[in-house]
Amino acid sequence: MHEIKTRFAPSPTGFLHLGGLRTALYNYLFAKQNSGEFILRIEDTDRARTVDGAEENIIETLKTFGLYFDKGPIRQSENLDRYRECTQELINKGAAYKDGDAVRFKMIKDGATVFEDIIRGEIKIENKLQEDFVILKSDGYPTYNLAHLVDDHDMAITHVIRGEEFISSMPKYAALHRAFDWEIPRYAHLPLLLDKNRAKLSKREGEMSVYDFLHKGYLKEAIINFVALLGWHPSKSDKELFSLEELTNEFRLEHVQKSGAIFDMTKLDWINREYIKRMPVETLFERVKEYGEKDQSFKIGGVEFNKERVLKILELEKPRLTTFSELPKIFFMFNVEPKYNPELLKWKKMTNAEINKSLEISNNIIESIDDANFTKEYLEKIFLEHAKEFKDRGELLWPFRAALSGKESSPGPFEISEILGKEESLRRVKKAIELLRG
RNA sequence: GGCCCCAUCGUCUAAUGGUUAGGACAGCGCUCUUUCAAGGCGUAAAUCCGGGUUCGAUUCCCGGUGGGGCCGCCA
Repeated sequence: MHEIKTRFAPSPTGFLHLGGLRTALYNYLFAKQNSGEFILRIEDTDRARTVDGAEENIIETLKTFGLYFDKGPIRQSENLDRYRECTQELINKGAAYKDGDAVRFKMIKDGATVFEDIIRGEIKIENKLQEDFVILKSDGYPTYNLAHLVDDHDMAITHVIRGEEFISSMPKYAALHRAFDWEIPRYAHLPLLLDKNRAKLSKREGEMSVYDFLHKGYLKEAIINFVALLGWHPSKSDKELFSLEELTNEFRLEHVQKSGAIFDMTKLDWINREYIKRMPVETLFERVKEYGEKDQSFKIGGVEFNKERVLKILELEKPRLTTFSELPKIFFMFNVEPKYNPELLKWKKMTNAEINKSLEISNNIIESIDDANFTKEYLEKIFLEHAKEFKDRGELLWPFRAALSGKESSPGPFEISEILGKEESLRRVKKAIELLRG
């Protein structure tokens, strides 16, 4: 039995998008779980549509996700002689003919093409529907129809896993294989990824590239996990979180869904949150640092954070963090004295006098604690003791928290206070008292 | 228009002749609580329609309908 070989063969006409990543992933998984080979081939035969930087982006993105290819990148533009040779062979055999400066393949219109798709089963298409098609363009470059097939043959690709938009062209590929007298590979046509309007995702209409998702602060683990689930799910399990390694073991090409999938951003958000929650803060810190170095907005506020402080903030914000792009705002809160409407300081129906008294008490408590004891545990202990003097804890704690954060919602006051430190906490409480006096 | 593919909660999906049609996200409610999250508990929500086949259809067949794809010297 020969080794299984798959390939991912994008055209460098734009940055890699989610659909492409999924195709690459499925090809990778299928090859790896069968101890086979995964090849990257760049189909750059359309000179007009080739985009600068696209190839680099595709390669970099695959590597980011750990989808290492065993061979490649192999560029079709560097293999032109071979396509011309094959074209000539077909002309010699009478299977192709010149049409101006181009060459067309002569489609045999009899009968039907029947093939067994790994995902969809038997598919039958009448050959008479196909026209003679161009295999070599007038600029001397081959078309996709010829080039991909020649390469798949030369590279001994055993399984072609690609989008379903190629199904209707299968008679062309079957006829070409017959003309060359080549063995036809196995095919698996993947369902399309749809946008919210149920239309095929296209990179043309400003569709988000994988790079954009990374840039928005989604974790690569979450993205790949999410994309894997768009069209596949284990049949006897409710498991939803998979590492690449687990996917390699559990993925089944035959179980891939036949219908197109619309991707739901809120599910991606959830997966990302799950990964953040499970990540040790030390790791999270490293990842945030890596991300922050690429994102200028992290510099807002201009304060150098020491590791210990950032670690505390991350620990605190983990449960409510969806993507890293939210971090600058969060850091900003700890960084810069907040501006807010004094109304914010009001808990339920407190009067200004009551709020003022509450803040004065907070002020005094903080002053009474020395730097060495300025921890959230100790703060909580002392504050809760004083809170007993109020008819509702909130009367002490809400104004305090609002003064510290300047926000409607935030983590608890003790945690914030510990991170801010005694001096800054005091400053913010005093500021609130002033603000209240108007 | 022709051909091809597809059809389970709003979304991603499980169940391949026998289940109260399962899970997850989102929604909603309750709980916890100093706010927002997180957590816990709970709730609503689907087999596109019509015919067959069968003792029995989400599942098999046929026909509709709906959605998508292809019909390029794009891939």
